[in-house]
Amino acid sequence: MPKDTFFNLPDVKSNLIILAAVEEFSRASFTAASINQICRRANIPKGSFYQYFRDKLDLYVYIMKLAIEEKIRLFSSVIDDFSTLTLPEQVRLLFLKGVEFANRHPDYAALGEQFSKESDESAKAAVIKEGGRLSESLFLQMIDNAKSKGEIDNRVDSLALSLLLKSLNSAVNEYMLEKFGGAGYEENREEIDGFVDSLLNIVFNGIRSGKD
Amino acid sequence: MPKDTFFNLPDVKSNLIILAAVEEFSRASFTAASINQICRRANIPKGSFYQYFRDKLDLYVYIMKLAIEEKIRLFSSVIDDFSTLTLPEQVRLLFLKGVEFANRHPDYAALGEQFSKESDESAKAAVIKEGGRLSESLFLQMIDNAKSKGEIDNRVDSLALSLLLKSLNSAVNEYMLEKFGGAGYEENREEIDGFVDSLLNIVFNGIRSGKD
DNA sequence: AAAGAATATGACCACATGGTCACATATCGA
DNA sequence: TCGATATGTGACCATGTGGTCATATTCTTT
Repeated sequence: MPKDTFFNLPDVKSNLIILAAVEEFSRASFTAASINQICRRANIPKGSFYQYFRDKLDLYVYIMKLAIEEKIRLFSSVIDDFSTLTLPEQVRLLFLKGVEFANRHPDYAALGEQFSKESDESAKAAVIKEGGRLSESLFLQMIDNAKSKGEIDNRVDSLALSLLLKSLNSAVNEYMLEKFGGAGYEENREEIDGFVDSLLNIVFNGIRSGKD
Repeated sequence: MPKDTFFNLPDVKSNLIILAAVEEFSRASFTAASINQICRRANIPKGSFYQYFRDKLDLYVYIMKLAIEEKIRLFSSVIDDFSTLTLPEQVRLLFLKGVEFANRHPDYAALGEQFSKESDESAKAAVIKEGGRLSESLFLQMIDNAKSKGEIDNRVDSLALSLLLKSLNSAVNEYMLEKFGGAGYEENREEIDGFVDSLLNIVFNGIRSGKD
């Protein structure tokens, strides 16, 4: 957690620091990201930085937590409705919300993309501990829930399916980021929806217990 | 390409350098990987290193090329039989060969894993240019081929499916690496086969033109 | 106005980085 | 044996890193 000094800062200043940090941690891994760079971008001296944060990890975890909280905020409204939906509908919603998140907060999405590639184990652990797996076990829960409701075949390997959905989800995000990179979500909503649907169609048209 | 000096080295020495480099580039990104570390591990002075390689990128590209060539070597035998197989069989073979590769060359596999996370664009481009996309467009070709043979429904989005297979492939590798990490391929062959099959079962039981 | 606490600041530290270069040592052909 | 050519080698360079700290400034309280 940042020191009190940081929270006493005027919002304009602290926001600038946050922005600079988000940009830097989106650009590079935890190790490769540079405090000097962040200070330069936020227009604060190095001495001040260490007045606000204990060390690099302190800042890193804080920034990640902000992004995670934002994502949870956007997703929570959707998850409330989950109980009334079938698994394919749930997954579809999750995917689309993911795309929406990436377009509403491209900076945070890039941050998440970078985090998924992070190789500094201790930094990763610190972030996860501080609040986020979110989608880690979510898919598994959804799948088992769907099984117990008889929505999908019991013989389907839950772990395999959840792994599939997880990797697919990140693939979709990566694809969207590459194709529309930051802008054009509203304009291309139809195309995006169609793409997601065609993906899910492949996956789900074989695992329903019932036939078409 | 390494300088002549490198190729004139006795095999024991050059192999030691290669080994040290593979280890270092598996551990860290291109930027984070350290020449000093490699020299230390290979027991050669820094001056000698630059007698062998133009710079860091030169070594990086060379090491990656070695791994790619090894992978191609293992895969090429399989690809020859492709024309006689259906798409699911092809994909299954590809997945299993991938797992086999990871177990025969865990060092190279780790290298590939690291490369897929590489964020230095110019380093990435240099590697790709020097010889490898391999599986980049392979899936797309296989899919279109299967379509023209009427194996899968023409309405299936080729790009979506190839994306799915690609991300699935990396998910399998990641999962295997995590679960059996380096050893135990032969002992767990049944379990691995079963896992791959259950994944592919999910995907393919919905995209065949014919019904069960 | 004075005293005391909270902040701001940049020079500085030890260390690591990729890369160079002058010089030492082998190797080889004549 | 001598000269030339190819190799080996580590001190050195400029630059960057995360982090510290003594000092200066500002704010708050009396």
